[in-house]
Amino acid sequence: MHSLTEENYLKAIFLLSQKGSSKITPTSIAEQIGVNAASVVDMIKKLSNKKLINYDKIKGTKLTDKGEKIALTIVRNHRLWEVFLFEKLGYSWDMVHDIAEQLEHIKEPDLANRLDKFLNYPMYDPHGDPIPKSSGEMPATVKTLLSEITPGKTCRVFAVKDTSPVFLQYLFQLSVGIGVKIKIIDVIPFDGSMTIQIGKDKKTIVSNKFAESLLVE
Amino acid sequence: MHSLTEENYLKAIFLLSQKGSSKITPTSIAEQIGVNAASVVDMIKKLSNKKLINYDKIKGTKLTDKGEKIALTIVRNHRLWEVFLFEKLGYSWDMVHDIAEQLEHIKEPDLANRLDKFLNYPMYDPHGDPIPKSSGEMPATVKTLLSEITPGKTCRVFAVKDTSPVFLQYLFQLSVGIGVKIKIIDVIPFDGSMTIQIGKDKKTIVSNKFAESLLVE
DNA sequence: TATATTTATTAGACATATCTAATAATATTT
DNA sequence: AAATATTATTAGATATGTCTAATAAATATA
Repeated sequence: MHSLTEENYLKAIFLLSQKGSSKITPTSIAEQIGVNAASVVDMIKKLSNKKLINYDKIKGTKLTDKGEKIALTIVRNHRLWEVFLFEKLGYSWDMVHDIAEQLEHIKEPDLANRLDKFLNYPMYDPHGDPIPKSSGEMPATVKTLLSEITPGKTCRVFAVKDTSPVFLQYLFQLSVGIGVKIKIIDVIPFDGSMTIQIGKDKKTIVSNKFAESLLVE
Repeated sequence: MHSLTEENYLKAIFLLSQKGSSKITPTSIAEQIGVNAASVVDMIKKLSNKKLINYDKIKGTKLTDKGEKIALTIVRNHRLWEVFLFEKLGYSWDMVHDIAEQLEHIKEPDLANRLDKFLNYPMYDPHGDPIPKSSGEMPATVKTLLSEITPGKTCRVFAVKDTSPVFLQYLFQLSVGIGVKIKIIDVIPFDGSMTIQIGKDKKTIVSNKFAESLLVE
């Protein structure tokens, strides 16, 4: 079995490679985790022996299939717990991460799947990061928020970041669903609220909170 | 700060004293936790230095106020998480304990209170054990289940162990609430289902699952 | 290319928590 | 009370994961 610490290293390597780091070195891992590079070198040896990573001085560190599977599980746990903390317990975006750092290591094979179902199969966590499926499949990383669209432009609803009943109900009321076109008419600089056109002609004003809860493409 | 291990020792001492053990010795703690007695002796020194327990060779081990406060927090966390796992994620009684053993150590000051609110302030965990309040107050340990009452006897509803909406709705439908008198008319040995009389004259048949979800006195 | 700088690695120490085996202290029997 | 059995304690070893300081290797710069 693998320890909590090992899981954190695997997750760090995974997140660095997701970020697009060309070469994952002891130093970059040390920075990501917040430990000394000497400690990383030790752990690299250990994880290599366990066939969870491959380390090449030139190519850097890469997860093996086995290692990636574990990393995906941890990331899945993390992001599902974030959704739980945000939607069910009312924690704010900035608070959920640190608590999920702890919760992600709970060891119980079916927990993530039950949580997933309970949360109504969210695709993104409260930060808009994609939640890996139990199969390991990753939803596309589309992190454009409605709030980021320039006035005048039109976009299409891709996903909801918030799957709370109140938000879903509000969306229903506005006839906003996946695939619906939204045109940004105007943005108020003061509080980020927007005048938007939903579909062909329905015009309405929505808050910045709303605009930050919708992922668009 | 205190470590996960320290928390487990404090919890073990707390649970042993709740059980009514007259003298809490290194050996009894070792059995409770599942470690060697030599390890316990080491930890007793450590916890004594931290003023979390008092150790007297004759009187045994006792939690200080500070130690008891921590133990109560852990037990509260544990039992609230058990309710969550049972009611929200559909885990069975026998599974919730081991998962809650891990969840109880999540460090976030307000988490228990938020969970408590989310779960609708349950008084008992799925095993019928009382959940300490955030103040440290303990609901009375009344663990008599309706299913344990002998036919012919009358009892009074004390608490609901299950606070899920479906159960509460069922109770409402049957006009069963706190304080209502229930008389056991008959029990079917095959599956433990019961014929009961609710209040003055309403007779009905309830399942064993129902009878194990109601705490009575 | 030689020098300077950054990065990687090794060696040794430390903290935590555990164990086994040996010894000391209590309790329990006979 | 003496012998026996049970507990408690100490000493020393082990595993995990961290650190600092010193050295080796690689990269960048003059």
